[in-house]
Amino acid sequence: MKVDDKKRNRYIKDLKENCLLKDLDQEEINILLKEISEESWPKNTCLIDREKVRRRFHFIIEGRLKIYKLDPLTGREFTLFLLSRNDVFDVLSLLDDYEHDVFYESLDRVTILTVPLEIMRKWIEIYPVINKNLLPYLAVKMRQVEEYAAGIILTDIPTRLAKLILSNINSTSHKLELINDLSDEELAHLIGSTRAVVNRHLQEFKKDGTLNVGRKKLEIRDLELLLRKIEKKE
Amino acid sequence: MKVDDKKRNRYIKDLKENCLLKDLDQEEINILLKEISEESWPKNTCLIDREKVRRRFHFIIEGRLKIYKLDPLTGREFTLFLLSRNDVFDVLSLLDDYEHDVFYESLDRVTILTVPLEIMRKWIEIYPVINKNLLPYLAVKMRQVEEYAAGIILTDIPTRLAKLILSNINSTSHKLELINDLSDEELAHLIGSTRAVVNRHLQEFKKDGTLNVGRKKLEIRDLELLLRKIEKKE
DNA sequence: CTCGATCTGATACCTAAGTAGTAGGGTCTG
DNA sequence: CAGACCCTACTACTTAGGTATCAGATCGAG
Repeated sequence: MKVDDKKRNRYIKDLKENCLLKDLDQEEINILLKEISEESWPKNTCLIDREKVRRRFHFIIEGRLKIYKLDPLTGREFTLFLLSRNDVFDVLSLLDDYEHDVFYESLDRVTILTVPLEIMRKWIEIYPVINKNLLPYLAVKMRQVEEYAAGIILTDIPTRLAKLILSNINSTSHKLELINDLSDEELAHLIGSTRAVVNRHLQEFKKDGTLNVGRKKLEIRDLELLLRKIEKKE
Repeated sequence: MKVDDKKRNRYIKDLKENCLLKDLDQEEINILLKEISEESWPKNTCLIDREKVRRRFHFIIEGRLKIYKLDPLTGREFTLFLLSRNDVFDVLSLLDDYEHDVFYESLDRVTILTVPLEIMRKWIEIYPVINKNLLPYLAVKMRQVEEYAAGIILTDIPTRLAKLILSNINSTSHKLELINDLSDEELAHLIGSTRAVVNRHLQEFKKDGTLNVGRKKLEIRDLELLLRKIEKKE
């Protein structure tokens, strides 16, 4: 087996798992593959090159990438989406031609498969399965942002922090994942707060035995306690 | 012309203007009309009957309707979308089968045309034009919620209030519309704040000559001033 | 016209969260 | 292993926004 064939098989596997493409059959995937190319970005790279995001559509194969808003005045930042394997971006660029006023930054080394936007749009028309996946995908994202906004207004920071942690527990391993190795700052961005405040509350969670907190290391120590923190607010 | 024909023609006109159906031709509209029925809700009616919203899809013909989140504990409320003529709801019910955790309430007497959800979903498949309108429509809503969340985190209340007002100026008449007759409470819900706080800032806007404020009456007095309020924060 | 409901305008108070600053580990790199 | 840099932990301070309450308007139903 040639190296190229090996790669090709990896790509096929990757695409078949992707949230939008998963229901395509082998034949169709093969066709798509012709237009797709691989790309990698190093850790903590900010994609200032907006053009690239506007003109191509990306499937994430590996690594985490955040989509965030930035207040140019205060420099304050907050994360809208934390994307990882099998996710895509930027879905908004598929839907219309207006600018999406956000930034993109890799949190790990990120590997993606990428295709020209126009082609992806055409695929959606040609293969109804993609459109069928697209709609519920949009629903998920929509709900997510709605909950986000609701949380900010209705919920205090300790609760939001607890919810963030709870929603990132792997259902099989019961371990914290995806956010367990982030700095306090990144955690803050995920709940719309600031480094200092998040740390303040993490200290409390640590003191009362809910969490183990280390340098870029979060661990749940007492799940019951954590659950109680959000329940008593509900 | 019979009364029924008159109504029928009104419906046709209504549907042809609707954000999702606008690009259908006469023939197609006629087909759709067979499945559609009219309904009216009085002012300030809360649609607690979630079933109805989950099983039918609605086109707004007249009146304003808000989609809002509610914190059952504090009773605090905040408006996600303020819908009016030519808008639809609930678009999320089209996309998947999960519950949409929101409430609906009419702000005026609201008239809608309504169709079973299943049929609307089928139409989207049958008439590609609808799907073509649906995607950019979703983009608009998505951006709106994203901006909403961003605003809450990054922007103080006077600025959000000013932005709310600015974004509701009719482009031709230059008059405030859609929110000009709301109570302070409803305004508060629209920016994720509370009655008292909104009033506090409205008083200032009034004092410095930006607005005329009356009982359920908002008027812009000095547009320049209003603009400056959001610019200096940007 | 009157009564009750609703909305406004104003006061005073409280608190969570943002800000600033600082000291001390850790980690990485040359 | 030295220095730079990044993270964390903690303290002290400020403040915008939420809460509570009340009195006076305004409205509308009967």
